[in-house]
Amino acid sequence: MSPSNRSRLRAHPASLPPSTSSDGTRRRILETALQLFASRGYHDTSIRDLAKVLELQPSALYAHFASKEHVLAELVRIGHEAHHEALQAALKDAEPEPRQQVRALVRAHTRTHATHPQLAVVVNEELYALTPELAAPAIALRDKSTELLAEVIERGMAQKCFAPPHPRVTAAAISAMGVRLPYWYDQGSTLDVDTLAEAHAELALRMLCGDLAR
Amino acid sequence: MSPSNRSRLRAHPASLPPSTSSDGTRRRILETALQLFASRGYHDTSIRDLAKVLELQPSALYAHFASKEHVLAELVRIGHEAHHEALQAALKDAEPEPRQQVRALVRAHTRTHATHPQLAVVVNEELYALTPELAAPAIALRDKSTELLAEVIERGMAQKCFAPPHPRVTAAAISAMGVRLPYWYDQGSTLDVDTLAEAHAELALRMLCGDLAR
DNA sequence: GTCTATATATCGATAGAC
DNA sequence: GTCTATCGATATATAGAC
Repeated sequence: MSPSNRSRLRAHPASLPPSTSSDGTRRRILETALQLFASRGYHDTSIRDLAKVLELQPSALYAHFASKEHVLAELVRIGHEAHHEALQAALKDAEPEPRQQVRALVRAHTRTHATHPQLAVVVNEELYALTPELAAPAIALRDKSTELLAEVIERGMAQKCFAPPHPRVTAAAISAMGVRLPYWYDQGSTLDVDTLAEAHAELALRMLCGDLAR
Repeated sequence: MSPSNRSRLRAHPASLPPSTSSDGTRRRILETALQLFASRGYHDTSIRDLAKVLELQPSALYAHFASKEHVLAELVRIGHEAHHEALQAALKDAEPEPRQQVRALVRAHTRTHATHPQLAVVVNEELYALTPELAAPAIALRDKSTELLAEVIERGMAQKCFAPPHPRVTAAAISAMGVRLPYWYDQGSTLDVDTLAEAHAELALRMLCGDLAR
């Protein structure tokens, strides 16, 4: 571990999404790894660091995961699945009208990143540390999530309710609002998650609709 | 170095900003470190990896930098200074009217991230790897750059030409468009930097002005 | 300023007892 | 499933010749 005491994230207890099925020691390993990988990075966190926080011997971890990389892979899988399922559920519950669908997608995207910032950071910054084989399922899910937004934008443009300056650039800008959240947003501040999600939804619609009446 | 062949960035020759004063072997070290730190990460790049690409012995690097961390610190310094100077120059050349100032800031922010994607990634993802002492100057510059945008937004709101849903959230959203660029934008694609910068400027104004006439 | 050689520490992972 | 003990590889950095 490096001598730096700086952390990548404002420290919070690391939380896995409710859908996470692991329990017992396996779950403790995932939660602790999430905390350490988010704050120090995967390559700067050793098996010994993990074991020390868990009050286990390093060798005990290998009864639960085949390797350090497999711990990261599981976190990456959990994060991508929770995110994608949140987007799908939001779309399903929203009215079919494009503006309502964008609102629903952006709110879900923002809520995911605001309520699980450590998982968001690990998923986004450490994916490249996985071998292509272990990263592939996550990349596939990511592409599907990207496509959900792209399709809604296209439909809105066809219906003349969206007129973004550049569809792909605008989609990236909408996604970026959420992805950057963990680096500045402080849970428990005066700005609550609902207000934040609503502000992002409004910003997304301003980007897409521009001068068009809303 | 990890067994993964994945890279964090679409590979391009790493370029330092024109202002970089180093030359000779010192500059070659910085350019090579920039390439490796951006694609593999600081903690996954060893002194031996660096030396191998440079066709030098590992010990030769210590005639130019006191440590691996000092190489990163110099890259982080270069990146933050180039970025901040670009923002200041843009503001200086722009008309004082808030909308024109935002246009100028966003264009400069986007151009910096689009033309030096490796430097942007290293500056943003590896700053935490520095000891607080070495990171402090960069953090101070970052705060000043953030303040440049915040001030223009405040002035625009006072003049009733900006009405963002939430000033701090909107400033973060505007910044995020640029910061996320290196992860998807491909230099040399059909989307040129000027078009991209203009699209981002337009998106920023849509976020800030909303229904107000432009 | 680059080399050869190496000091010293830590890494991920395994063997085998219980 | 956790322990003790350790293997073999690799890490950053230094010493001293040229």
